[in-house]
Formats: sequence, C-alpha cells, structure tokens
Amino acid sequence: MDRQQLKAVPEYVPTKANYPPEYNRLLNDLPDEVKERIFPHLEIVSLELGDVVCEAGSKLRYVYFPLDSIISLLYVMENGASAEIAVVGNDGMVGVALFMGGESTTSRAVVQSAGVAYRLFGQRLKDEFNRHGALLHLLLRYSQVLLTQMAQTAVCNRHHSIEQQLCRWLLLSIDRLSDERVMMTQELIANMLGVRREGVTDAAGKLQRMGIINYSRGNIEVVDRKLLEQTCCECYSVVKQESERLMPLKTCTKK
Amino acid sequence: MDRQQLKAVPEYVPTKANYPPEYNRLLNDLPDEVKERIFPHLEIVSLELGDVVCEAGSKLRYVYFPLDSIISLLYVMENGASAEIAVVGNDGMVGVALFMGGESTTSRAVVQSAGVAYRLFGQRLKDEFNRHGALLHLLLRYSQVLLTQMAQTAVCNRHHSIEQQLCRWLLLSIDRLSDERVMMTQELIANMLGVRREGVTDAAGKLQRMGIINYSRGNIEVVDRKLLEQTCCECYSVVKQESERLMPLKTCTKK
DNA sequence: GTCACTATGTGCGTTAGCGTACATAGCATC
DNA sequence: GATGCTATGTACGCTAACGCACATAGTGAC
Repeated sequence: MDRQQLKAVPEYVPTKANYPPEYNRLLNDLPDEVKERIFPHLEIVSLELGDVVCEAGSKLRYVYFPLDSIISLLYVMENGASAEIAVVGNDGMVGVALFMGGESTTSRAVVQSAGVAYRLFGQRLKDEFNRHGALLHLLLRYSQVLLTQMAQTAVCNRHHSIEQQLCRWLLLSIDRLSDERVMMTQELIANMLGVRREGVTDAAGKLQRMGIINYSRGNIEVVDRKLLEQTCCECYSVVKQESERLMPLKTCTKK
Repeated sequence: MDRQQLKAVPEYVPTKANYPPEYNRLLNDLPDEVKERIFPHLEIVSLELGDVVCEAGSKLRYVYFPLDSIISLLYVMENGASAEIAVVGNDGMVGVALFMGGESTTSRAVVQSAGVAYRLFGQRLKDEFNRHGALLHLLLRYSQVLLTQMAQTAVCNRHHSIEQQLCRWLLLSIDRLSDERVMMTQELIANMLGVRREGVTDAAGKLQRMGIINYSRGNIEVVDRKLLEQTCCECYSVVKQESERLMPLKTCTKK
C-alpha cells in the first residue's frame, strides 16, 4: 500500500534502552527467569504503516510484540474486500498460531500504526512455550483475550452502526497509543472496518460536530473520550473488562 | 426456551456402547494412554434443544464433547439481540476457556440440535491438560480452528447477505449431523444468525424455489448440497479447509 | 372436526449502507 | 502561485435488511 510515505527521515534508531521490552504487557508479565532466556533474542524493529508483518496462509517466521505500534489482523476476501478481526498493541502479540500448532492463519497482520515492536524468532517462542511454564499460561490467557475480541467483532459487525463501530475502533486505537491522536486516513479506517470510505466520512463528521474528535487529513484527535465511550456500543467495554479480568495488571508493573 | 417440546418419550438411554466416545473427533484422536485416563470419567448426557450448557460469564463446571448434538456459541447483547459466534459438533469441544485460564467466556453455549454428548468434569480436563501431552496439543489446535471460525463469522457478518449466511449455517449444521436434515424453526435460525425471522423466511423460500432445500415447520432437508455450496459465500469453505489442515483425519479413524 | 397454537408467508413504509460520480480543500513541489 | 495529488465532502439512486402488522397454514389436543 502507501507505506513509504511515513518512512521519512530515519530519525533515530530505537534501542532496548529507550524502548524497554517491558513496555509490552506480555513481555512485562513474564517472570525474571523467562525474561533472561527470552530477552536476549528479542530483536527490535521499526514498523511502518501498511507493513505486512505476516501474510494470510504463509508460515510465521517471527512473532511480534508491539510497543507503541499497532497491528491489525485483517481478513481479505477473494474479491478484495476486507475486515478487521482483531487489534494487537502493547497488550499482546502477533502469532498465536505458532504455539497453537497451525504455523499460519487465514488472516493477514498489517501495521495499522507505525512504531516500534520486538520480534522473536518463531522457534525460540515455541521452545520456551514447550517448557510448559509461565509463558504458556500467559499466552493461553492472551489467546482467550483474542478469542473474546474476535467474537465481539462478529457481534459488532452484525448489529451496530458504522458510527458506533468507528467509536469502538478509535477507543481500541487510543488505548494502545501513548496519546489521543490516531494517524490514519478515513480511507484506511474504512478498510479496517470493512465499510465504504464515505461511510466513515459521515460518521467522523458527526463525531466531530458532537465535539468528540477533531480530525484533518489523516490525523484524528480524540478530545472527549468520555463522550466517545458513551456514543460507542457495548462491544468496547465488554472486551475491555474481559481483558482486564483475564490479564490483570501486575501490581508493581512499570508505567 | 422451548426445550420441553423435544423431551418426548425417554426413548432409550444412550450408553457408551451405542454411542462410543470416539465418535467425537477430539476424543477419537487422543492416544490410547490418554483415553485410558480420561474415558472412565466421561459422562454421557442427552442434550435437548435450547439447553444452556454454559451461561455467559459463569464458571464452566464441565466441558462437553458433542457426538450427534450441536452446540452454538452465542453472544447475547444487553438489549437481548444475539449472534452466533461459532458452532461445535462432533468435531470439537465446548469449554476451551477452561484450559486457557479464563474459566468462563462472554458467550453462552446453547444446544442448537438435540442429541448426545459426553461431558467431563472441568478439573479432570485441566489435570490432563497440565500433563502437557497429546491432549494439550490437540486442544490447542482445536482452539485455532475455533479462532478461525470466529474470525470468519465476523467477516461473513460484515459482507454477506442473509441468503449466503443461511447457506453457510446449513452447511455447518449438516456437516455435524448424521443426515441432511436440520430440525430447526426459522425463528431459531434467525436468532442464531442475528437477523429477523422474516429475513430467514425470505432466504429459505428462495433456496427452496431453487431446489436446494425442502422445509416445513422446523424441518429443513438439504436436497442439493452441491448447489448449496455454490450459493454459499466463500466463508464456509475457508473455514472447512483450514479445519482440515489443522486437524487432519487420522488415517485409520473409525467411520 | 374444532380449537388453539405455532410456524410460515406477505405486505407495507423506513432506514442504513452501498456504488457511483463529482466537488472541494489541504498540502507539497516546483 | 500554479500544479498535482491526496483527503475529505456531498449528492443521488439503489438495495438489503429492518420493524411492524397481519394473513395463512400445518399440527397436535380434545
């Protein structure tokens, strides 16, 4: 797609020092012993908007742990139409199919928001998983979060308006970003939601008039998050609560 | 719901003799050693249409392995509207949340087609799972099948017509039944699909005029399966192929 | 056979979202 | 400051599905 537009200046190279792996929830929640085995093999990568981290049906070489990047799991139909199935940010991991045994998925993993992620060679993850320790249990719980998110996406697609779904999408996004600003054109949002671009324009216009967001040319800022949540369907909070139940914040987690 | 209508004569009590556990794919695929540990604790149960095997949010006591019954995973919204998330027949199990660590799900498990199933006390399953042997790998693969099915449901809900979705639903059902006959009113199908009953009437009428199905008062017979598959969207075959990839039939499986 | 009930058929008007086409407006380049 | 590109706005007809209201037709109970 249009991935080059953001490549821009190679500002500065992210390092484990300024982007500690623990900024990812899963990596953070691992016991020290596991961290010691895994962290040396983590490779930091800069993901650009539109990068395809893994193509549908192709074998996963790496698993990805986003930090400030967001990766969408997208299903692309035979006729080219698409729909977002789930979103992965610093709360999760791309590549659960690896330890589930499938090695690949029917969905594509696309970078929805540029940023930094750690990646780990697939076999390393499997090795650690096969120790049947903390990582296994953590990833299983995360899998259930993913399952819940997908289920709710199905429900939302069935019953809710574009406006409500846009609200959900915005909330999912800003939850995974450091600020309230989403860099994304309406065209791309439409691709994610699997609707027309004009539909997104309408819905976004309405949210803007309601004073919930401000946007201009691919830059959406949420100005009234509370109102955004009220305008959203229940799907957002259902998934959020279930996620918190399944993966409660560690008490002394680093902010 | 209207579960009593089928209770009828308690014909004859199903036994492990006339309903061998191996008729369930997952149970069948276990190595003998595991079977020996698990099978003695399997309890055969007759499930009636509408039985709620597990309520959303409540702790799973048992996991269920359907034989000729079908169980739907259904999400029920705050306003009462619902949508089917996935279907489980003799190809699977209800209760993956148990070993994933969540103990409960946001969706309800409802019997969509009356029949026999085996159930296993949750702790027994967890104990065997925690041996980290064949069962673990089998269930993980099955979880990915479930994940795929949910993802495809989301896509289908977004992009396909009621008619196409009805086709998918019928195919999913007869694949899990011994004959080509589905006992289900249009009203209940509408609940599963999350659409109006009239919408199902329209679609079913069209399929009938096309010579694909015959139906009368809660009894749908598929007479031209090939045409049904052609009329269906890609969603059915995508999931089917992926299931077969993830869980290939054992070579010497009993028919 | 009558009755009551449930399942299905049908016919409105309404709406959300689609497909298409085109108009504007912001932004970068030269 | 003209040009060209991309993002957004808007309008129009169309269709699928909705909500509602009611008509018909099987089916079992008596």
